[in-house]
Amino acid sequence: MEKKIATIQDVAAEAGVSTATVSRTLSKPSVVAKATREAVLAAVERTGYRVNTTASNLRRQRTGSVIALIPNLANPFFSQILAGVNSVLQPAGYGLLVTDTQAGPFPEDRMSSYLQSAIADGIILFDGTLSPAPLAMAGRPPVIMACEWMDDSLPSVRTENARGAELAVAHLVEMGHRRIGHVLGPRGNVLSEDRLSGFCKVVQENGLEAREDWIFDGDFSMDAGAAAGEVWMGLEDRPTALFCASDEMAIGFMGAVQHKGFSVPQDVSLVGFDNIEVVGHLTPALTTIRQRRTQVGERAARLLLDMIEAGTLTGPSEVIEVSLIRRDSVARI
Amino acid sequence: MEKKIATIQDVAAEAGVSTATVSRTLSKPSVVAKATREAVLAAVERTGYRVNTTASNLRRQRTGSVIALIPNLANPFFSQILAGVNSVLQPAGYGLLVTDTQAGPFPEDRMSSYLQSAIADGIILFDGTLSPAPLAMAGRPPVIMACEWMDDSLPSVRTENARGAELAVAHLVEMGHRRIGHVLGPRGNVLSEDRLSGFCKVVQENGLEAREDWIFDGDFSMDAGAAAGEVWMGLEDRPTALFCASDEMAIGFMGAVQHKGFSVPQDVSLVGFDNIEVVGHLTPALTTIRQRRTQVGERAARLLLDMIEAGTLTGPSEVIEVSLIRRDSVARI
DNA sequence: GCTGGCATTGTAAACGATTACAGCGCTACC
DNA sequence: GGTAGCGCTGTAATCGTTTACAATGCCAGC
Repeated sequence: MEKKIATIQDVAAEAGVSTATVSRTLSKPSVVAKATREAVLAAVERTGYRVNTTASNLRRQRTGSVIALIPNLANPFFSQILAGVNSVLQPAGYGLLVTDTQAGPFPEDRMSSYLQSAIADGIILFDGTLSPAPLAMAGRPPVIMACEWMDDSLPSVRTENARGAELAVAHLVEMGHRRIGHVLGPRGNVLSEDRLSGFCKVVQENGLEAREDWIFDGDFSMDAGAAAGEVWMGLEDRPTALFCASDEMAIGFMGAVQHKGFSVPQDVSLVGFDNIEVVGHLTPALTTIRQRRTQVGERAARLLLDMIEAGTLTGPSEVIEVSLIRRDSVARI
Repeated sequence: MEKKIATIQDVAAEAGVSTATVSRTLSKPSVVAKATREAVLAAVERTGYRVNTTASNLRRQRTGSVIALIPNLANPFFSQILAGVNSVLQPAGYGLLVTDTQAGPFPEDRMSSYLQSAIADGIILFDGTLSPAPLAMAGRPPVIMACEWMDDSLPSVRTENARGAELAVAHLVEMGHRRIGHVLGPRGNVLSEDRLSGFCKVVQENGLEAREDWIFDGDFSMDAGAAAGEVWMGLEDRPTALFCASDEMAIGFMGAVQHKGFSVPQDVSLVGFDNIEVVGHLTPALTTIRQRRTQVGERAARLLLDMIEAGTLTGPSEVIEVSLIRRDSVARI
């Protein structure tokens, strides 16, 4: 019954060497003599010793973890990104801390405490609504933004949002649509703005009518999509096609109008954004813009690790490509 | 430019007191005189001091975080649970570490290293496939299982899986179905087994035919559901209703048969399990068993914190209720 | 005036690892 | 034989806190 956890002292005593030698055996085996090394390893085995990460981190002035600040943990959108992040962090020996920036009372306060208390060696920020000031100022652990970004003061990984929107709308045009509407993401969100600008660009380029009442409010959620569907059904003069700023909204929209007897794509064509897994299984399968979420996570983690290892507070940004996935939610007219 | 981060020493010097007094001011303000307290707080303010969590943790023999071991981070199923976990941990001052037990080469090895290296004060285990041995043995940080569990050696939070299945099948029976099939979760998974047993129980109780070829293999994924759909379509003699062990499989199944021109629920009725958000927006909206994932996370975190604070290695288990959500994917016959 | 006790603060030893530096024994070379 | 250099190991300082214990000053009570 070895209830007590062994420390490096115990191992040293057991092996008849100093703690320095034990430590070296574990971190730089090459510098210790073969015989000693084996003795130490045997002692480690016998005592069941594991290095105490906290102590090690304190001495080495690091924490061995990276924290991801996520606006809403419950949103499945992020789980895939996190998987990407984790797949890079894990082999590199870093832990992944996650937290919800919106949950709890004082998001801004907690933010700044994350920044300064050396709780993590780096930060991946998925929330563009947090004010950048404390981030840039603090400058302690390196920070990288992913998905959303607010200015150029921080390195970021992002997807080609405007271009995705352009691809989506261009596809609708190509299929013969001239009356095209848009379901917006949340106002003020950079993603929304970019997608909107891409939408507007193609609408203008093709000399299409840009009608106020064909732009529907939204917030990326399914419920918002459903609400937009209701509004659409109430319209006198309806667009024949819609570009939804997120797949979730497209799902909500489609559900709402189908439940009332409308048919997609005969009555209305839809294009989404994200290519979340489920949309391929809908009826009709949703045409959408693929955004490689796993890759976003991987690249963000990679770039952050580079910064951490180089000891710099800034680094390169990266843009992830998007592409159009044609399925069955767009009719040719 | 105060690039250097202030330590407690700096604050002590600045305030003209000892480090002990600074520490006390921050943790037990009541024991220090008002004047000193104010002086210290002013010094803290001026220096921008934040306590170094690593050092504090080392001294206090804790880590201030809890780790969640998740079989597949990319699975959105867990994001909602994590949100629940986080909502309890955050106010309690604990951080949430997450890791993917399946990613990377040696899951079992990494597991045991998590256990012993004092990386977290507690562990929430979402993966029932990891062998329980090292867990029970190590006994260092308390462990709680959530969702899946393997034996009674560890406390757990779980949902009424068998009962959920019973509700689902009973509902189908009530709607007049006598030819009922089942799409299985992964073999060997406790959740699958439990749901299967619930299915069998109700089938027997009602004297229904239990046909081998009406039991379809699966693994909870949409693709598996789609595959089951293909098999179902290939059958000579088809069941009129199916209980799917997960919503995702129900979605996949529904998509596959609808794409081939079958109609749900006219040609086949479906009941899922989980009540993930999207299923209410499908056409038809999916009848399913609600499993309160946020609550599972909350309760698991709560119970774990209790164990951590009590310093015990074991504690009570808990079962979360399920309920039937009637929607439109079951036809009356 | 002395003593006991209280309130407050300081001293210093932990916590468990890492690592610069010094020391030791050998070999090799001149 | 002396010394330079190498390979290996030990000593001890250090990371930044927390906290048991001791010390101090002050007041009340006798």
